[in-house]
Amino acid sequence: MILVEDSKKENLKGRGYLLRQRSFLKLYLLTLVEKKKEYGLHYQKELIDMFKPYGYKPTLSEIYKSLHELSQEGILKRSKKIKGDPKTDFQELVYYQFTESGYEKAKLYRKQMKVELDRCIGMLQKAVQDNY
Amino acid sequence: MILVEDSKKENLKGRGYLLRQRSFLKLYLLTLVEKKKEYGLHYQKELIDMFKPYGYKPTLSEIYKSLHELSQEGILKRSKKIKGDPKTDFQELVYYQFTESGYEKAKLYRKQMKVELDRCIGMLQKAVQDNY
DNA sequence: CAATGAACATGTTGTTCATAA
DNA sequence: TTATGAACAACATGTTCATTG
Repeated sequence: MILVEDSKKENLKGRGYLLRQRSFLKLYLLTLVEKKKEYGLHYQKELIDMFKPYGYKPTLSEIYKSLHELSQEGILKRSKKIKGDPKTDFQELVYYQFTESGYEKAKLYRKQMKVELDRCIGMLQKAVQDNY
Repeated sequence: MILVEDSKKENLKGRGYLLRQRSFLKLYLLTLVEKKKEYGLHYQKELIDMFKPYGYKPTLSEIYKSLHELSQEGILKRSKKIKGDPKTDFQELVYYQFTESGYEKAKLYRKQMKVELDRCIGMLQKAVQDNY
């Protein structure tokens, strides 16, 4: 019980400095999966595109690890399917979607992440005020 | 030449995600040293106090490493002195202050850090917009 | 005990490799 | 080549230890 609580806090806050990349990606992936059931590589391309103005290019490995974590936490579930026309294309991809209980869990995660995001924005804005 | 440029960019941006803690601390330490010549442990206490509302507690080891880096980069210089009354107190502390060329270098560093801070704030605000 | 700094250990992220279709 | 995932390497940060006065 206590361990679960602690690990969750750790997951979000880390060491008290800024948000870890993994948490950041998990938040985005929840939103993207909710919007459209897709597969790992697709989400990476989408995210790189979204963050082009910021020069942030999440690696494929981080995307996969994030999706795997969300699956292990019972928020997302996987389903393997063929991408295009099954007659010409045989590549089996791993699509992600919410589990039944996933929505509730995701809602909680989002809520906690909002607090974290606000905290981080606050810290960075403070840094601008303090140093400029 | 190229190596210097590269290492500086790396120093600031890291991997394209958020600002590394070390860079964040170095920026603050430049400001604190400029305000008052002090020693490592003092700066740690000061920073922990400043960030109390955000729950961020930089470790002593990170403070020292940051100060050492700023010294190696020729921005700060060290001077050993006794803290209180030399008759009763013999603890030798390491105080930091700017070198002659340090001000110019610091100005450049700050300038680059401002860009980085704005980028990070932008990314986090985008995350709020995109996910909430 | 306060202060410094190095050594060591862990955590986090990135790169490379193996496999499959 | 696209896609997945594991193994491995590198980097960033935190904890512990030694030393000094």
